[in-house]
Amino acid sequence: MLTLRQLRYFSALAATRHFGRAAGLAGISQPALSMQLKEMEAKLRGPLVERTPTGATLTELGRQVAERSGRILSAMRDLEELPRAHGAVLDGPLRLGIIPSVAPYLLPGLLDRTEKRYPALSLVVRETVTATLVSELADGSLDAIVASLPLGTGELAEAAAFEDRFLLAAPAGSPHAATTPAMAELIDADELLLLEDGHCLRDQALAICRTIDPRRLRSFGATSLATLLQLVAAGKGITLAPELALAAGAVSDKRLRLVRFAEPQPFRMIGVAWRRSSPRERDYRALADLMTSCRPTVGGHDTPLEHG
Amino acid sequence: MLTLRQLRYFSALAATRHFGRAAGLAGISQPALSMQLKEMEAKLRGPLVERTPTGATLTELGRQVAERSGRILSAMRDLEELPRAHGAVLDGPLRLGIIPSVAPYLLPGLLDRTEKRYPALSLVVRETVTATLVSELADGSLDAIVASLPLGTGELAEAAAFEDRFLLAAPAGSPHAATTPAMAELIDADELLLLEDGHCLRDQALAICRTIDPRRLRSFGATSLATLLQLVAAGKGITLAPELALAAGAVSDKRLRLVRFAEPQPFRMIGVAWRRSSPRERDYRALADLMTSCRPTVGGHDTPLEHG
DNA sequence: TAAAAATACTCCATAGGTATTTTAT
DNA sequence: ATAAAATACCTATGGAGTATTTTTA
Repeated sequence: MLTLRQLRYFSALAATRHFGRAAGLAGISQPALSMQLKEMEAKLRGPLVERTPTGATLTELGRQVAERSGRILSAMRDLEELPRAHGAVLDGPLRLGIIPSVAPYLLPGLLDRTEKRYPALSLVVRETVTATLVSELADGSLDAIVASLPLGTGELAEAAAFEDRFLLAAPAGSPHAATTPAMAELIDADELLLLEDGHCLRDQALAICRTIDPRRLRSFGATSLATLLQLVAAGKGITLAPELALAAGAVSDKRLRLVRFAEPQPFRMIGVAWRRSSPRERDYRALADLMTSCRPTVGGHDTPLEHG
Repeated sequence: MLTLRQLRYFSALAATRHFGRAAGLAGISQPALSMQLKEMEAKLRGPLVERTPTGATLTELGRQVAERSGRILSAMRDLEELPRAHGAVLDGPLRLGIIPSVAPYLLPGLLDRTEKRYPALSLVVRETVTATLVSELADGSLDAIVASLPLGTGELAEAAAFEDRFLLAAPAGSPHAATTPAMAELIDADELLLLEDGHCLRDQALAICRTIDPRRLRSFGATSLATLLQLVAAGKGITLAPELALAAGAVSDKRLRLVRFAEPQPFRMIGVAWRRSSPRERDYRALADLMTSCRPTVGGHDTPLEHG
């Protein structure tokens, strides 16, 4: 049978694509790694890597084996973490990933509360787009992630924390600023400003503006919501912004108008996701609860909201 | 780190609840197993079994570890099966589980077709209720199962094969036999006959008869659909029967009337499910396709259907 | 007192290390 | 000519077996 040792070495090789460096990463000598890989290839009846003079590249079989190896090793680490589940809630280190359109607005409040209520918790936070977070979660580099749900992969367990409504952000002078409630059908492809590709916010905005042909969009893609709102304030276009970002008080620009949509207001569901094999479900649910209670809000949920 | 060897031995112990027999199952001596278990308990910082003079019983931690161990070992076996995925479709041994309300009606046709189209396939079939099938699938005793979807567990991947509509089966003389289309609201708790607990058909029938209080049901629970229909024919009550079972021609009893419901007709989705980690997705989807094409049907789907 | 599990002790298979050769550009 | 990976060979760790002791109902 294949051994865990072989999986670990191969994971290192898949990461480095170099026998020598992989051996170093695994803490063994290069020949030892070569031998184990050779056995693995014999058992799997096919080459996992193509040997080149500069290192190695994965074969198709190799890619599949690498993916599965990662999952199995994660499940193994999760199994070893089981004793922790019998201890206190939110105790010890927890590596949390957060999407960029949530992190800056949610994190301050979240850190405040965790420090107060769970002083034993030591959060390590990483911020990137959903796709990266999901793969880092799968390979065990992260314990949990905060993102827009559902993630579409049945591999992960999820706990919803709160609905984050979208508002239309338009320059004070524009016709959009005067139309209440906002209407998605009135938005034109050439005035809509969006985050760059890969940000879920971009896809969500496009889903709301069903009438817009994505190919007709202006090529500009901002890297942060703050940038996007600055551009809107400067009269360069309009955008859909989540309430979460607006409530943080970051926006007090007189040149900006925020208009609610009619009920049912479009929203995204923000929550926590984790590997099903992780034994810390209790922790992640506690985290989601904490997020529910510390979400910054703009007045009442139904209050018409206008600046200036 | 925990080793696969330890997981295997512990799985054997969890299955047998006896050190000696577990050792036999694992093909090693009893002391060898004791030693490995001891190390495991040290690494997991807690006892996995309670030692009794007659053997061993799992602790709570032990149960959780056993479940995870099973999954990891399954994933490992699936990884080793990867080379097969690069071979022909539906080739080699395949252990298939089927629910009792489908097996007798679908299997004959399915076996015919697989023998013709995939002669290299060697099917081993097992018939039980969904819950058992799902756990046997999880621990690797089965490769795939045929059941009513969705299964509610995100752990499994699924492929739908066909809709199986429900019809009302009533004795020829009863008022129900004369009411077309059938109406779920007219069904009384004390006349409804159902399969015993554990059969998904029972739950599905109850879901359709929303107005019925399950506590008011007659305590009788049949073990097979054939029995149930015999009872109905004998005037002992009525039931909801899936079209699949009726189309097989098993029912030609003059005393039985089958009445369709109004559109949208209630139905259950029959399909195939498998461990996401299994590399034979192609096979399972081919199987689902085959099922779609070999489902026995009663005339046209919309034909009002009446016997006698 | 009997059945079950733990301990003691020995052996060997296998993974790992170092030194060296082969390979490919 | 050089960097990378494979091979050769030796060593040692740890898992397994047999024999025996301890435990508890």
